[in-house]
Amino acid sequence: MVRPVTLSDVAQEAGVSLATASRALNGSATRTVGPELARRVRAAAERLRYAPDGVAQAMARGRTNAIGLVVPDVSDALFGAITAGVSAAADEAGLSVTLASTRDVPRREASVIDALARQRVRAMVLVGGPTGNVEADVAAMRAIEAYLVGGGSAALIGAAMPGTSGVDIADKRSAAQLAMELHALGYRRFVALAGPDRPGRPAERLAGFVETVTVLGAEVLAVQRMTAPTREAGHAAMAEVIASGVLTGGDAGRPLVFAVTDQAAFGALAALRQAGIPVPDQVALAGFDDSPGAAEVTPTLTTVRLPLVAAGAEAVKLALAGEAGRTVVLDGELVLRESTPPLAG
Amino acid sequence: MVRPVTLSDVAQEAGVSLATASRALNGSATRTVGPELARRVRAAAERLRYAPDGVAQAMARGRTNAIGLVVPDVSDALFGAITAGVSAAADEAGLSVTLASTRDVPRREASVIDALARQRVRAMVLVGGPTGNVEADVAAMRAIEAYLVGGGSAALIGAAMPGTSGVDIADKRSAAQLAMELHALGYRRFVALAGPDRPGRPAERLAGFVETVTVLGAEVLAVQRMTAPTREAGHAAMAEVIASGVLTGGDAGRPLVFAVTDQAAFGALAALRQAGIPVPDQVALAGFDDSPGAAEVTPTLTTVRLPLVAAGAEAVKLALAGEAGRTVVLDGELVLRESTPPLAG
DNA sequence: CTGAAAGCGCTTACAG
DNA sequence: CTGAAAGCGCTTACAG
Repeated sequence: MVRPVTLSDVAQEAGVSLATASRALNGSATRTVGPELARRVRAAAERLRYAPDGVAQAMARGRTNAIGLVVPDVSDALFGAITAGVSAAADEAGLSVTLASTRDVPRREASVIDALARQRVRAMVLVGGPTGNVEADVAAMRAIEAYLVGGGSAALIGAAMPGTSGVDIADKRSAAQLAMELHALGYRRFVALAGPDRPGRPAERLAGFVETVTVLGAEVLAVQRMTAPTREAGHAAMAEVIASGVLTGGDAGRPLVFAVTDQAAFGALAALRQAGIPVPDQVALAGFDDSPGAAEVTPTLTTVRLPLVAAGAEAVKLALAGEAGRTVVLDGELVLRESTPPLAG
Repeated sequence: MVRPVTLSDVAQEAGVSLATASRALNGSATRTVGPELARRVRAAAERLRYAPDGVAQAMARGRTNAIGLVVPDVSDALFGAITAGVSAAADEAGLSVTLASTRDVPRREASVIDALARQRVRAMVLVGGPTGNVEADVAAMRAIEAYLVGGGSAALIGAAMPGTSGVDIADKRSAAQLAMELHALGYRRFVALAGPDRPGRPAERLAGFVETVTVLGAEVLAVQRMTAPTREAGHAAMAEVIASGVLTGGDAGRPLVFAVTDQAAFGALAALRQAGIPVPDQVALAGFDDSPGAAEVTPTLTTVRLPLVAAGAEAVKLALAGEAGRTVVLDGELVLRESTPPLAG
């Protein structure tokens, strides 16, 4: 444990002033250093293995090179992908990322934002909209506002707020695209496994899918609500649909079940299997999210991949640009797999 | 955008000196402030909405409150779980985490470590051992050493290095445990889908499994090498095993295929299905990792869950403790699922 | 218990 | 082009 070498050491070693050493090493737009001195300084720095102190630089410059990222849970695959995008964009911009996880505790959100603000991060990327806990959400909004007022800038992913920009994923349009594609594959009879009847991504997906299917003149056999878009609920919902008999009634071609999340689709798949209904031979199945596992189940699951990495990267750019009020909307990407084979014409 | 309020503002507002304001707000072990003044300072801080500048504090104190985390790829589920553990442990200790991803580029490792060192992170947690790129690995080692010499402390996950502590996962022992459990379930004939013949986790798992099975007096029908422990290689390896006929020869009970990774097991499952061999009715199957998807496939996959979150948390503690030369070894956790039902008898 | 002052390691107007 | 000096916002010996 030795005393780290400072810029003063370098200046002394090179026989120049502190100012010249600083300018030679870390540049300056306005000032330039004579080639001979510059060379001497660089040589001295090399000899001494000088590395600038980032904290001191931040202090002197009045700004850090960090961007703050707030996620509800890093270990979730969705947020992991977003984090990857943020990380890539950040270090392309020469910035580091300070990660803060609320660990799905709404009350932590405001304090986490405050902490990032105190650390003077240059910009913030916030993932995940309102938690539903009004008190916590208001506190979070206040914290963001305080940060913005203090000169910070923020971008939100999957939410919106005045004074910020954001990126969002086009759930509805992507679901509509999925519906069109499935129609083109020959499917004409659909069942939807829907989320609870309230606003949110699942609702958007349902709307995009059902509206499109209807416009195309296909038939919606049933819309079965789930209490939550989980595997268990998907299983239960599918079981109810099977029991209702709507799947077996028709003669107008193979029905297709659209679940608003892959998790629900996994549950539905299990229910179908337990009922002895072969997928996709008798009933086809599609999900949404491209969760890990969608490529592993049998049959592999047709779904919509969310452009999460791109969303993270885009959010960094928006936050850095600092202009408020812009929202970038990204489309999902269709992933056609075995669970929805083309129907013979 | 207003000028942020500083401690001087608070001191002035409270009518005390800078020093007193500092001591009243951010405490001091040695100094104590009169209750009346302390109250006045706190009131002033509240009124002005003062929040200390973290950068300035770090500068003055000579150390930051950040811990640096280096991972090969944040979006990978394994590293996501580790990151979650690190994050939780960090903010339990009142520290923030600065995330750096090498994005699987070996050459980036050293530069990422240097960057973290320049930012004066208090401790570093490094995930992932040697990349195989000797030059890059040496550079990374040098960077870590430089950081340590400068007073930093680091903990490694899944690797070891003098001057650091680390946490490791007991692949071999966990695989042995898995073998014992499967034996207890009644399995006596095993096939292993092994990784390439070189040191590493897959090799440890193979060794633990095969040695235990052998000691228990069970039969190893075949050890099939894969070029890499991937889904594709697992598929190919399984196909070869099927073609070899070892699975069908016996009459001494149902064979069980152990793949050294879940990914390989997924591939094997597909190959078995294509060959018309029902799993688990005719052949049982087990993997390792508890990858996302292991709970989604049919049948759900028996595997070993890695204590990744715990590993991340443990690493933070080790790094903070600062004593070098300790390695904490964590066992995996058996996850018995449908692919390995107990055998009657 | 309280305060004036130095200092953390840089950057950057301000003068030469 | 180069340098002496102030300043970034705190903390903390050092004196009262």
